[in-house]
Amino acid sequence: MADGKAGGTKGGQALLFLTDEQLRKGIEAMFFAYRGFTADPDRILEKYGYGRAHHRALHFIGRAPGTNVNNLLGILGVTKQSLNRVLRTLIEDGLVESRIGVQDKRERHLYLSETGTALEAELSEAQRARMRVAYREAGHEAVAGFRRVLEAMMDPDQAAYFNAMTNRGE
Amino acid sequence: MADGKAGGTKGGQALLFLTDEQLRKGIEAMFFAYRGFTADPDRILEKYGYGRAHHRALHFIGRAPGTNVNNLLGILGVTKQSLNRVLRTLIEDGLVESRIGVQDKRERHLYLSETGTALEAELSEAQRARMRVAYREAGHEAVAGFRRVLEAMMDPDQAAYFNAMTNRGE
DNA sequence: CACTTTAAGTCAGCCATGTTGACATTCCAA
DNA sequence: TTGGAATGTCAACATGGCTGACTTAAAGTG
Repeated sequence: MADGKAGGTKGGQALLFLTDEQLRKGIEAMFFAYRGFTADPDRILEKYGYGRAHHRALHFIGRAPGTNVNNLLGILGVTKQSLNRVLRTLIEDGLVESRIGVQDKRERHLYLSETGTALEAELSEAQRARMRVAYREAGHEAVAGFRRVLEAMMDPDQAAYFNAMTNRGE
Repeated sequence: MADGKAGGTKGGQALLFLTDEQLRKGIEAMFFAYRGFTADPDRILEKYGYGRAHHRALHFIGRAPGTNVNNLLGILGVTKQSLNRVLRTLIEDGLVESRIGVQDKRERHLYLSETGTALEAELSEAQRARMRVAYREAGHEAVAGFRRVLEAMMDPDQAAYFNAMTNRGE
């Protein structure tokens, strides 16, 4: 492990010899890329006085309309107090609607309002635009590889949420 | 842009048709993967009472020993006040050494001490281990694609730092 | 030499977002 | 009917961003 080399096989793939240096470059690539990844939404959010936490909530509510708070907590991996603070401002500002559950009245089902949908779309389009450019520059096969590595990097329970995410369209 | 499809060519690659849904999955993959990416170091840092900001400083000082504060500010993209707070504790705790420049005595050159090197190694190994597993699971070609997409996702000035990073070993 | 600029550090204060812990309310389900 | 789950809320605190103002020392420049 400490000798700077590692080999392995999987599914008939050729042996992979990875130096610590190659791994480090991957780590740094993640660091710098994630900054680029969040830069555009951050600029938009600033205009409205929101932060990344608001973006995440808007994204996943938009993604799974009618989701309840507990489910959102699992996806976002924060405490309910943290999420609640964000959710409260979004509801107060009329971006998110919280509807009491029909079957289970303890649950609140979350939906984006018209303005919430609009902001989510603005944020999402900015982020998709960057992703689109990166995908085009990198090419078709690179995209598949990108996704495979990212999935393998997730914690298993996180990956479960990821795969449970609406798979329509793919 | 809003019709959910986008095509493009680059360097003789086949046309890429990307639905908004595919782009969204990429966005979510980044979100979940980055969480996995930081999870192991975060657990280690907690033991020592440090945060992610300390990790980043340790990483890049270890990466470019003798770097000065200004350079580090550019890499990390934070204010000097933010960096200074982190750096001060690392110096007080004896993990980082700050040496006055020889040619330019205004500059401070930063080095990891023995204990600093040890902690950096512990953090780095944890992160490399996850990267190694992900790389092996995804396979050789996936790794190349992963790196290509990440590079294309960076802001240009960030990419410059990334490429200027010591390229030894690759 | 005098002046300006640069590198670094510091202080004070603000904000966003994470955490714990304690507690109230509602209400399903055994 | 009672226990526990889901939700919401309050208080308090930590981390790590930020701005603005200011100092010190050294380097560069007319």
